[in-house]
Amino acid sequence: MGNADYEQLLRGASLRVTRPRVAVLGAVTENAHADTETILGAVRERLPDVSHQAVYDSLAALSAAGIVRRIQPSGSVARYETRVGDNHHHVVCRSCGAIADVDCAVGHAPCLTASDDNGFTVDEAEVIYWGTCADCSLSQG
Amino acid sequence: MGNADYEQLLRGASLRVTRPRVAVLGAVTENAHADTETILGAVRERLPDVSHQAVYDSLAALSAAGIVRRIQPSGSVARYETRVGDNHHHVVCRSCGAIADVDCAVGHAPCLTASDDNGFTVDEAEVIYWGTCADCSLSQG
DNA sequence: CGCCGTTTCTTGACTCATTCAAGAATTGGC
DNA sequence: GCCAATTCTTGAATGAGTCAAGAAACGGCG
Repeated sequence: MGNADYEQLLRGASLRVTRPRVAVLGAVTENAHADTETILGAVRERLPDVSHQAVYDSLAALSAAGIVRRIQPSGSVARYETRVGDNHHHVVCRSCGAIADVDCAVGHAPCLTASDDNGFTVDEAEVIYWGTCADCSLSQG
Repeated sequence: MGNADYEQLLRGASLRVTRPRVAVLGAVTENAHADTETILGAVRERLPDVSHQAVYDSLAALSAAGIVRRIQPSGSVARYETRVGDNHHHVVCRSCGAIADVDCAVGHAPCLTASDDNGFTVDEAEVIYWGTCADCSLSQG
């Protein structure tokens, strides 16, 4: 994806096209599941003088617009990805915190259908699988 | 549940029985989904001079032993509950952060079966439903 | 093309849940 | 009861994230 595509995405969401936002979108695209600090570093390769606040603001704006997804497993800082709207889930390593994507094996899982529960109106189901990644499995025997 | 039951639980998990731990276990049992500050308050009704550190330590020990479960939806502080091992899930209100339990409608959902993915060995699936609680639905129209 | 109101960015201070550390007190096996 | 190991108290530190005020950039409009 080039910057033109990112600009398109922003305009399509009625967001102003600013250099920090384009850079953040690029950084998140190229660093799936990266935390804010990593994204900040990647953004500064494109735009050396952005403030961390601009990155936080951009991530919040992009999240609110549904262009990026914010994920935050227990015990982890916030992480972001651009793969949205395809109902995929995540596996998280208990040992090192690594995250990988998992496509939902079943097209639509019965358990995940939006419904009313306890008076709540549910609009999204988020699934996190907890386990151990290959590297940690090996190093721990 | 009385303190004797809590002590039993602790001994059963090979944990030392200390007054802070018994009080924390009682506080978590009576305050499902409470955050640490609420738990600290509830613990101090039983044991006025506990340090916050003792509560953190106890919660960590109880979590590690599987007696309490720590949950932490994005944007929320850590919360705890004693209902463990029955594969229930949570609905979280996007507006006010309220949490309620949801029993898995389907006995065992196909999508949630532990398996190997991306080299990960999965041992648990955690589901969080996001939506709006009844109160917030009303007050927001 | 240049102006203007609005949104966004910069700078810098601040919050607060959680963690760390050192020494004192408890626990439970003997 | 006594002792070693664990846990608790006290108090300071960490660090992701937020807040606030003023400067700059965006983009619609004439």
